[in-house]
Order: sequence, then C-alpha cells, then structure tokens
Amino acid sequence: MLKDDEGRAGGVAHSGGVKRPLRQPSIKDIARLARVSHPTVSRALQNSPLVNPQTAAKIRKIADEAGYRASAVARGLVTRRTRTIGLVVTTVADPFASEVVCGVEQTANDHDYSVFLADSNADPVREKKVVQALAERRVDGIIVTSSRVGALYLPLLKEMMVPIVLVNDQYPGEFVHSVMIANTEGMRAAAEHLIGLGHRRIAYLGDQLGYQSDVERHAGYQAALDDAGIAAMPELVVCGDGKAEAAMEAMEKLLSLGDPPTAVCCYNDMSALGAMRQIRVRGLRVPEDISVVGFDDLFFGSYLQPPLTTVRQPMRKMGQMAMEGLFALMSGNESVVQIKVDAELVVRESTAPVRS
Amino acid sequence: MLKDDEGRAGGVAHSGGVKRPLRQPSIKDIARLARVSHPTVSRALQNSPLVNPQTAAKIRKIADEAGYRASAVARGLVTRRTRTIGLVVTTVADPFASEVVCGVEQTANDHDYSVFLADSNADPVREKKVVQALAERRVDGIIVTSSRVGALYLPLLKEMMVPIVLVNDQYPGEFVHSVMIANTEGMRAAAEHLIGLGHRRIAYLGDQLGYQSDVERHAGYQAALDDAGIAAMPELVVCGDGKAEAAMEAMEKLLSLGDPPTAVCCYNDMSALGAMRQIRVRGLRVPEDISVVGFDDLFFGSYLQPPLTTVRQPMRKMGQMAMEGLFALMSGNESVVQIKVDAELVVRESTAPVRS
DNA sequence: TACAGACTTGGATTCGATTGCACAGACAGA
DNA sequence: TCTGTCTGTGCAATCGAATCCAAGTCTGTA
Repeated sequence: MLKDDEGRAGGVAHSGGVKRPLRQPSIKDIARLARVSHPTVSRALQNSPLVNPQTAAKIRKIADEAGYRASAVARGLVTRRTRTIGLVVTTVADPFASEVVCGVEQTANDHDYSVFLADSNADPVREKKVVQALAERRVDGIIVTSSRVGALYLPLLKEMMVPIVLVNDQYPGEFVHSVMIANTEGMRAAAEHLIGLGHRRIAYLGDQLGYQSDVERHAGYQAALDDAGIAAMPELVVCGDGKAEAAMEAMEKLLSLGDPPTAVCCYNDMSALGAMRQIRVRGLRVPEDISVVGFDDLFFGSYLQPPLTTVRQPMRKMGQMAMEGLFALMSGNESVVQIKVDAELVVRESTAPVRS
Repeated sequence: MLKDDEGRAGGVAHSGGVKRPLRQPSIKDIARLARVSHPTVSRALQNSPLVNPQTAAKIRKIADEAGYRASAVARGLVTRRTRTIGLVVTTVADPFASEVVCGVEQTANDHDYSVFLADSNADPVREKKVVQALAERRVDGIIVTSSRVGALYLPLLKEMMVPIVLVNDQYPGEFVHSVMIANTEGMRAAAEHLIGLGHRRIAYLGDQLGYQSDVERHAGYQAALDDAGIAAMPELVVCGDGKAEAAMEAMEKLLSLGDPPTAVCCYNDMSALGAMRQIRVRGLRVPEDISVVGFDDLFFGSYLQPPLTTVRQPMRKMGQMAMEGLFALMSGNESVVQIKVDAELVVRESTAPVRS
C-alpha cells in the first residue's frame, strides 16, 4: 500500500515530483484523513443511520474535498451487482437503433445504471465476442435491439444467468421478454390508408426474407388487401434490406413493371427514402404518380420533399420501456415482460388519391 | 463461500431445486474441477509459459465446458485497468454523434475494450452526473464528442487522472488532446464553390453563437467572401441551433428579406434539411431559386430531393482516430494527440449557377 | 451502584481475480 | 551421492469496497 508520509489524499492525487504510480484516493485514505475506520467511511457515504450524524458529515466533507469517488469496481465485486447493463445493437449508425439507445441510456442513467454499448455490426463473430465481453463484465442485464442473429447466441445468453429483454426481435420464434411494435396493425393501417385513397395496385417493398418484423408488416399489408377484396399481386412484393440503397434497386424493379404500382408500402423509412429517390430518378413524382408510406417515423421524414407519410414507432419510449422491464426483472420480479406497443399512422404528403 | 457437495461448476449454474443464489463459476470452481490451485488456472487461461502445456490444455478444456468467464470486475480491481472507456455525447440520437460512436465502438472492440456510453443530453446537471459515474467506474480513458458544456466539467475530468480526447470540441479554448475537422477550410471550400457558380448574395445559417465549430465555419465562409471581394452583408448571417427546426425559422428570416440570398451555407446537414424544407414551404425551388450547401455529409444527404451538396466529415474515421489516440495515451505514450482532419466538398445537386 | 439497552465504532472476512515468492521434484554434472 | 539448475505448482498477499459481528461508550433505570 502507498504509505504517504502525511497521508493526505491530495498528496495521493497530485503528489509533486514523487514518481509513484498515481491513483485515486481509496476508502482507506479517507478513513485515515478522518481518523476513523474504513467501515465507518463506507457507512457514512451510504447515509447509513448507524453512523453518528456529525461524524458522517465530517467524513463526507473530507471525502468531498479529497475528490473521493467510491470504486464501482470494488463495490461490484462484493455486492455481486454492477449496476451495469449491456445494450447490443446491430449498428448505432442506424437512426432507429440510436433512438432506442437514447431511450435506454436516459432511463438507465436516471436509475444510476451505466450502459455498455455493444455494436455487433450484424456480424456473427463480432456478436459472439460482444456477448462474451458483456458476460465477463458481469452486467446485471441485457437489452438487444433488432437482433438479426439471435439464434446464434441465445444459448450463450442463457449461460450468463442475467435477464434479457429484446426490442423488436427479428428472430422468428418465441422469446421470453420483449418489447415489440405492433407491426401487423401498423402496416395494415398504412395499407388501408392507401386503399382509402383509391389505390388498388399497392406494392410492398420489404426487408430481407425471414425477419420477424418484415413477416409481420407484410402480413398487415396483405390483410388490408384481402379485406378490400384485392387479389394478391406477387409481382408487387419485392425485397430490400432495410436500407436506402437496396430500396432503390427494389423500387426500380417495381417501376420497370409493365403496369407499375400506384402506391408503395415500405418496410421502413430508410427504404422509403431510397424508394422516393428512385422514383425521382425515373422522373416520376411523389405523390402525384406514386404514393409512398414508410414505417418508423425517423426524424427526417417530415423534412423530406414531400414530407413522408409513415407509421410511427415511439422508439425512444420503447427503449425506456425495455429498460424499465429490465429493472423489474433485475429486481427479482419474476413476471414476464411482454409489451406490444401501438403503432400510429402519421399522414403527411407523400400519399395522395390515386390519379384517375 | 458456496460449498457445493460435489463442486461441479455445472451444479453452480444449474443446480436443480437448490435455492441458493446462483452465480457464475469462479476461478476457484475451475481450480477444484481441475484439481489444481487458482493461480494455476489463472496462468493457464492467460497462456502463461509458466504452466505445463498439458495441464494448461486440460484446464482450458474444463473451463470451457463449465462456461467459465473470468470476471473483468475482479481483474480490474487488482490490475487497476478496466479495459473500459467512457464515451460522452450530447445525444446519440444525432446522426453525427452516432457515426462517431460507431467508429469509437468498433475500434475499442477490436482491442477488447468495452465502451460506457453516456448521453449528457446537453444538460449540465446530467453531464456532471455522467462524468462522476465514469469516474466511479474507473474507466481507463474518456472520449467526449461535440462537448458544448466542456468548461463545466473539465476540472472534474482532470481530477480523474485519465486521458481524455475530445472530438470536435465546441468549447472555445485549448484542450490538450483532440480530433477536429478542418472547419474553416471546409466551409471556405463550400463558399468558394458557390462563388464559382456566380453567387454573390450568400447567406450563412449558423449554430448558436459561441460554439467553436460555428465560429470556425463562419470564419471560412467569411474568408471566401473576403477573397472574392464581396462586401460583408450582416443581414445574411443568421443563427439556428444545429437542428432542422430552428433552421426553418432562420431560413424564414432570410427569405423575408427584401433582397433574399441566392445561396445559403448551412452550419450542418441537419440545418440544411430544415432550410431546404422552408424554401419549399415558401414555394421556392432548390437549386433553381436558392442553392444550399450543408456540412457533415450525413447518410440522408444523397437521397434528398435534390441531393445535397455538402462538406464531408469522415465521422466514423474520426471516432476511430480518437480511440486510437486514446490508446496511445492510455499506454503511457505522453505525446500529444492533436489531429486535424481534412474536410471534403461533395458537390451534388442542391447547388447551381445563380440565375440571371 | 449495577446493569440493560441503544448508539457508535472497529476488526475481520469476503468478493474473484493477479502476482511475488517459496518450494518440491526432476534431472544433469561433479 | 550431493549439489545446483530448471520447471511447475501452490501459498499468501493484494486490489477497494461492503457487511457480519464484537466491543466499546453512554444513558437511563432499578
């Protein structure tokens, strides 16, 4: 142990000239300064009623002056709780993910939890590494957003013995705890909106096949068409990958059809962004020639030309809900977190009555 | 200590029925299973040459089967290195920030570091809380992006005795380690581009007054005008806040002028987004009536109608550079990290020759 | 005066790893 | 056979906090 001649904690931090490894003051340094034992310091800083109020005040003052910050590392070791969670996303660069991250982070912060952000980049190898790292960090819980490779590491997650909440899980199958948007109902509302505007040739520009939310959104689209008695048109269903670039290509396929659609339901706003661009590139106009709806309601939607009609997901709120659910689970509450969030159609100007 | 009758690590994790607090296997559990001491297990898993290769192989096999993951918490306590960094952003929901976060996170991950994401929300109170939390977590280093309240907590940061790298610091003044975009040169190139297209009445739609990058970008704009011998037009310089909404209002001011500008240099792409929207709302066209340039080159720029001419910041790369600089500092390298990144003008279709 | 009980405080242990040091056994050279 | 080096391995201490338990002080009452 560092035996300072005087034991001043300030000396520990800023000792002039002495070339010993610097370190932040520990609880023992504070104890020495306050002429009490470490347990007493510990209790004083936890506002324990067991310690004399005057002693506590004095200790707190000294700790404050010394710039003492209790080590969460040491505390975590003994309490077996790190007040830390892991947040796994496929990529933070995606606006949907970053909104969720924002909600999670703020809520965690409000409860004095810290968040380990782990970006899997949709790469299975990295994803596995990332989850192992979280296990080693001894996080108290995990939130996974838009997991696309869930099956790969779910066994790993179980091994960690910490609760896990999924947000908009993409892995087809059951998972215990989750916060999901009402994909089917949301996209159905979007399609019904288009039908109400007189559209009949309505396309669906989806995500890669097999992802849960794509399956559900497509189902909502299909249900609306069925209800309206519109026959299925397989050539109007195309795939993208949830990003703008792929959506341009997919949109091009639709526009090359002999009888192109008069409206498009896009899997998400990023796809809608690409779709609208491609429509422009082909010299057509939104919504005069083709109506477009998105899904998510990302920040840029209302600033596009024309402003995008879309289905709103309360992304930040969903992050908050996931975090709150995780708190419940972490505090030993055994009940299941199964939240389905309502999606809301936001009509702007990218949709219009079909032209006669 | 948990004394399992048999000591099987599997029993620790999945002991059927026994209602003792479950925990992940510890190094002692593995030691018991392998019939060696814990130090030997520790060395074996670190691939230390001190341990017999056969013993090491056996230990690794057993540890693997038991799903053992060394506690980074315990390791951090003794090694005084957590292999953890803090990443402070004003908000992850901002596309610029999330790109930087992405770059930082990936680079950190490649070196087996984990990232604590801390969202200050540009709120001083929260910001302080966030930094204190990082101090308690004993992070090995910190990266702060677009710090707007830097002055408030810089003293706090110094107290932590860990290296700090700022990305695009907004606090006017010197800071030791930083990665900055070439604000002045970048915006100057943008303005020169407009001047080259024949524009003379060029507006500057800035950020809130006093932020470093706004000051510098404005300086670049001004320098270009000066060089071209264009007299200063104070009425053409307006303020936003870096977001689309405020930019709409600022743009409205410009459009209400008796003699509105024929081109606008926007502080960033978000502002450009708002500016373009407002131009449309007023029934004008980009670029026929007014040319618009942005700054950042966010993902949506090339999908706008028209695609946005802007100044590119290699955001992800900047995050990577910040992280690499931090690695150098954390490994005791005392040299100063002072990186200035080149900005590149990307000409798309939101700028055109001034109409005659 | 003595003693129960409330209030404070300190000693010792613990969490799960790393690491300096001691030591046992193998084996070679004298 | 003895000594000495070289390998492996284990013991014990340590990191910084939390917490159980014991012990001390003080007050009030019998």
